[in-house]
Amino acid sequence: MARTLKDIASELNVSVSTVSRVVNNCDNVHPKTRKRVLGALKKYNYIPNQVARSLKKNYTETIGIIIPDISETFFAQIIKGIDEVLSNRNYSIILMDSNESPEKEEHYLKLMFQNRVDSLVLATVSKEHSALNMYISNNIPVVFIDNIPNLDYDIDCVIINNQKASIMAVNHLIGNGRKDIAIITGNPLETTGYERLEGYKRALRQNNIPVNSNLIKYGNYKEDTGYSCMKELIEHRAENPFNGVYIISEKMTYGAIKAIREHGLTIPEDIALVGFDIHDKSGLITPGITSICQPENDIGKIVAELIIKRLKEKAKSGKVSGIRQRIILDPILEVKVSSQPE
Amino acid sequence: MARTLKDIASELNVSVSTVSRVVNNCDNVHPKTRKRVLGALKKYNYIPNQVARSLKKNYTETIGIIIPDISETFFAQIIKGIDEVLSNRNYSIILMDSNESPEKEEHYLKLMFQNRVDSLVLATVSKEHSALNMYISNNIPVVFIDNIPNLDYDIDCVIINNQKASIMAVNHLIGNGRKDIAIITGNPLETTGYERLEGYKRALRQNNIPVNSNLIKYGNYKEDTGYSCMKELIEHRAENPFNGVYIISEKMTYGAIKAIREHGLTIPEDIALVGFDIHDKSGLITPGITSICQPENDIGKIVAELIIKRLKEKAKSGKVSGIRQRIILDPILEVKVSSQPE
DNA sequence: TATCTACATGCAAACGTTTTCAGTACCATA
DNA sequence: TATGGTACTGAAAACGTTTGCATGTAGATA
Repeated sequence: MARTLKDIASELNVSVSTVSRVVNNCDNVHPKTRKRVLGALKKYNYIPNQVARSLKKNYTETIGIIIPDISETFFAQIIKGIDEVLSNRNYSIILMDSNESPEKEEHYLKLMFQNRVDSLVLATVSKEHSALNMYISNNIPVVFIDNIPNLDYDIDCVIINNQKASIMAVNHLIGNGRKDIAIITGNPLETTGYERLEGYKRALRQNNIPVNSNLIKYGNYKEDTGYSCMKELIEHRAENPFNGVYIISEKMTYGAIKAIREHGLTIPEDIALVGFDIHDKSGLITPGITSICQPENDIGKIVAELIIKRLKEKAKSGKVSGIRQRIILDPILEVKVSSQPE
Repeated sequence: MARTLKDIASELNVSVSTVSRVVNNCDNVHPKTRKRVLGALKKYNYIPNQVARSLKKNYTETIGIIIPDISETFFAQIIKGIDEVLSNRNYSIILMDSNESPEKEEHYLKLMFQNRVDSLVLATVSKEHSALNMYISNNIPVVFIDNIPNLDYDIDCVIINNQKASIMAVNHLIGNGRKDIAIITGNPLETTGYERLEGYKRALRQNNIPVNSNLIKYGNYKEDTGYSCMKELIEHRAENPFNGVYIISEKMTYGAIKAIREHGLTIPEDIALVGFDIHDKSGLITPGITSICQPENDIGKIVAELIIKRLKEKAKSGKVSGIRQRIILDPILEVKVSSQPE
């Protein structure tokens, strides 16, 4: 089985260049020659060696994705969106799952660079982003999703309007007659956690409801902290009563519901609840959970388009030029039963 | 910013070979030289070019994974398992999502080969596997998961004992007092669908219950067919009564539950139900769904270990030798409420 | 001191492509 | 027939590594 251009070339007594030109559909090769070569390519089932090609052309047609947890539907759907757009253009995706670990993330940043990905999509879990310097200084476009780090240079990112998400959630609860609304949020030092908390406060103020700091609990996005935060809230219910709660991550929402049930309280009668990123298309969870949702598929597609744009720029001018973009999408409020009036 | 071995070498007035030897930790380089080189590598933050390395060494330290749907927890968890093992060894994963399309799968098989992955993990959705020939004839180890194709040569695969899974499910229902048990299965021309159906029949026979072909429905693993199959079953309930059902995929289980609810029937009182691959760690679905579960994380790890083994063989003898393995794991029955006695 | 060994280093080829450059052959035009 | 242009082809360098081989040098031994 012939494997390389050289094999095909010597088989046909033509030069490697000619075969290469046929493979790449260049002009200036005689129709007759082209036909012969195409025949041989098919006969030997030739498939080009992308590794050699990449070395020569100085790009790999590969993009890297580093995310904290592929088993979260949110990230899986984003990847599907990216894949949809990129696979048509023969790009391949190298995927790494940092498992919420900053150390692993840093290791993967190096490994991705070593693989010379053309571009990187990053949902960071780290506070420290010096490893990104090699991407920046080598003109490799980076796109952030989900969480934006605090950097002193501009970056591309595709996120949702987190303040707006909270405002929608809180206004919805207020509209359904709840005034005492608790929040379980994330780390306020990260943009995601910060913005969602800010939106919550803004919505309360706009409705002339005082912000009660005892009703603000900080978790880490994972299920157990959702559980413990809700437990605390319930146990101090006498001093700090509340009849609505807004939880800013999928897993924390699950934990919180568990805690509410364990305390024998009912949703929405005792506590009206709005969650985040709840995917229950088949309506199996009862009561149905009202939730802020993100347009994952759109995010993925937009990320892919942005990357393509950046790579085109780079191909043209040699640099990633253009002003970096913060693309901010609108969240969606999916209303179900968990937030209904008493 | 120096980028290549050459840059570092000329900076220090040593040869490229010497720098390469330091990078790769070879012996026979003078401690003093090594120190100088290490200093420069650090100073310039050198990261080797995997593309060039791959071309020379004829392997890429890359493995390909093609699956039908990354948003299914089952596949996501397998990938996490593979990643856990492989990332320690500096392997990278190239992921492609065939989106249940045989055409896309075939395209991806070519693209993966073009990328010269060292090994391939495939959850196939196709009946046609000629595209695999290039892997076989080029000695690239392939591991099947989830579904085994009918090939005339031996293949490596890691799956669960599907007959046993069905036997566990059906015996459980019988033990809980159900005798008239329906099944919603997959395409019996695929091993997965076939084996799960066979197990169902065997379990009934072992319990001296006649197999009623009117209680066997064939879906395609997706939600809507679960729904329609269950609807059919319910509508012919007068002629073919049943009080238990076993459904062999996650999404079909959801669809079936939806249909049962729409008909005003209750689980488990009217119909006791055992599903498949239901991941509801937080117990949000009520009633809790009894389900056959697969040890995804183990599957992933075993797949990774198998690949490593094959690649070692290949490195030694130049061929993927050794007898191909069918590694068959035990399914797990997670008992919750949906299958309880009346 | 002469010889031998072991260590340290560099040279150059090779991996499979792409692409520039130069060259050849052919055809049309004047 | 001479001239010019066009269409086609091939040689060779380059991409950034690894590695076999040759070479050189230093220390040890006789």
